[in-house]
Amino acid sequence: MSEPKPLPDTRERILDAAERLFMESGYEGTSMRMITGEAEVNLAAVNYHFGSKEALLREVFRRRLSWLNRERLSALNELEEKANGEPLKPSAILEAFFGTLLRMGTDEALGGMTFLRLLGRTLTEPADFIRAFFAGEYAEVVERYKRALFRALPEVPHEEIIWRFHLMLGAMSYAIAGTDALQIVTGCELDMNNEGPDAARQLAERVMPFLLGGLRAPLPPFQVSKEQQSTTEPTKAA
Amino acid sequence: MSEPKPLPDTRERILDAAERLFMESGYEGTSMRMITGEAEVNLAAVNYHFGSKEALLREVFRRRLSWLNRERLSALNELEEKANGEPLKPSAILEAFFGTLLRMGTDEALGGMTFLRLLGRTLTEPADFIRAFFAGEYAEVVERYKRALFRALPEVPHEEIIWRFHLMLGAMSYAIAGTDALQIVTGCELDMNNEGPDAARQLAERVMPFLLGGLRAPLPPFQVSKEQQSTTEPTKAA
DNA sequence: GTCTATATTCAGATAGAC
DNA sequence: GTCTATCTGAATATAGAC
Repeated sequence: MSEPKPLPDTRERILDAAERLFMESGYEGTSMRMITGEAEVNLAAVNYHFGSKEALLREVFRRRLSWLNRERLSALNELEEKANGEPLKPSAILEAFFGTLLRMGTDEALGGMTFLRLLGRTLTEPADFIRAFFAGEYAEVVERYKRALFRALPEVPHEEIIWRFHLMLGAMSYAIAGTDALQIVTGCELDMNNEGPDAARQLAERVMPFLLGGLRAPLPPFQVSKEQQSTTEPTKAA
Repeated sequence: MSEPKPLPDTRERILDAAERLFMESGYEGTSMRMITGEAEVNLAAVNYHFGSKEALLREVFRRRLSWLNRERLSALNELEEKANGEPLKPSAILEAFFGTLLRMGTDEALGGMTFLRLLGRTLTEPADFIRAFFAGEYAEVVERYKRALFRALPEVPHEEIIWRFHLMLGAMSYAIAGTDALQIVTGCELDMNNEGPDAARQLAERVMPFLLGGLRAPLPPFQVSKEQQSTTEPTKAA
């Protein structure tokens, strides 16, 4: 992590190969032999460098998520400093949270679209250790953004905001994971045949308006507590 | 399939156990021995009745999806008959497509929440044969609903509609799959600790407004072709 | 750090008696 | 249709030479 090695050494090659193969075949569907074969290293090297397949998966994500978490927190900090104690605009919060994520897709040094898709897919892996790992990795950042959304949408019940946060995460995950998965289901190719940075930019332009529209949708009628809420007027929010 | 057996026989017990275990642990994470153990049948029974583990998975889904496909088509047919050639309202289309799905969650005979969650999770499984299977199962219904959405939103480019269809599927999949998965990520329990029909009803009330809000969100500016589109006014649609 | 060789476990599938 | 017993292959992991 802090050693001054400049070369694409064994350790790094294993991480790169694992990242790509976990993305393509999932955790259970990828064997150590596939990984060491693609990385052109010896089978025993994985256990020597990482200890186990589980630990390898964790390291694949830690390598990328440490940057993402740091960046998401600093983007939010910056917004809040500029706001001088005022609530933030929901669109700015989404831009900070999801825009930061999508920027990873445009930068190969941060994992590019490969990592973006891996992340989208792995969030639905049922293995217990994976869910526990993500819970720990996401906890702080999600808590901060949740609080920002509570303040930004004071008239919306907290539970509803959490639900919509879930739904936005789900839509985004599918968008980034599904470049071929869901396109098969819907039988359409769209225009995302490219792997590079363009894919991530198109993604942002397509997805962000959808998320914002969902977040600001009118509340279901049974939710209204104090005053009657119109069902055609979105909850006001910039 | 058409034999008049009234009993919960071996075949059915296997399907029920596989449905629950595939939901809980995923396809690769579930072994035949786990399935036959839970179903309390002999290990060899699976291959006798279904031929292979892959064929078992397909049968688990065919048992439920044949109903879902039929129901979705007839709901759409009914709407179009009543509309007399006029375009449908987007909300009615979503209600037919996703409402039909969510109704499965309220009826244990149709699989209940167990099948709903299984479906949400399996759509992201990377195995090739699973993706190919879903492509075939969904093709006709998705094509029909896509056309209905094209007619319902004539001013929106087809490509954009397909994208938003994707995003709605993604959000819905997470919503139904994530009763414990994503709740761990966000660290919130919500109120979906119940397994029964109530969960599906709550789901509908929470998710449908979100989906509709996303579907009708303003188009990204670069999309506008003929006249300038306001960025704060949703594309008009009932 | 890297390799060969291997230990151990568990997977899906099947043969053949009943 | 159901069972026992087993085949065959592949998985993760490790011991120990270099």
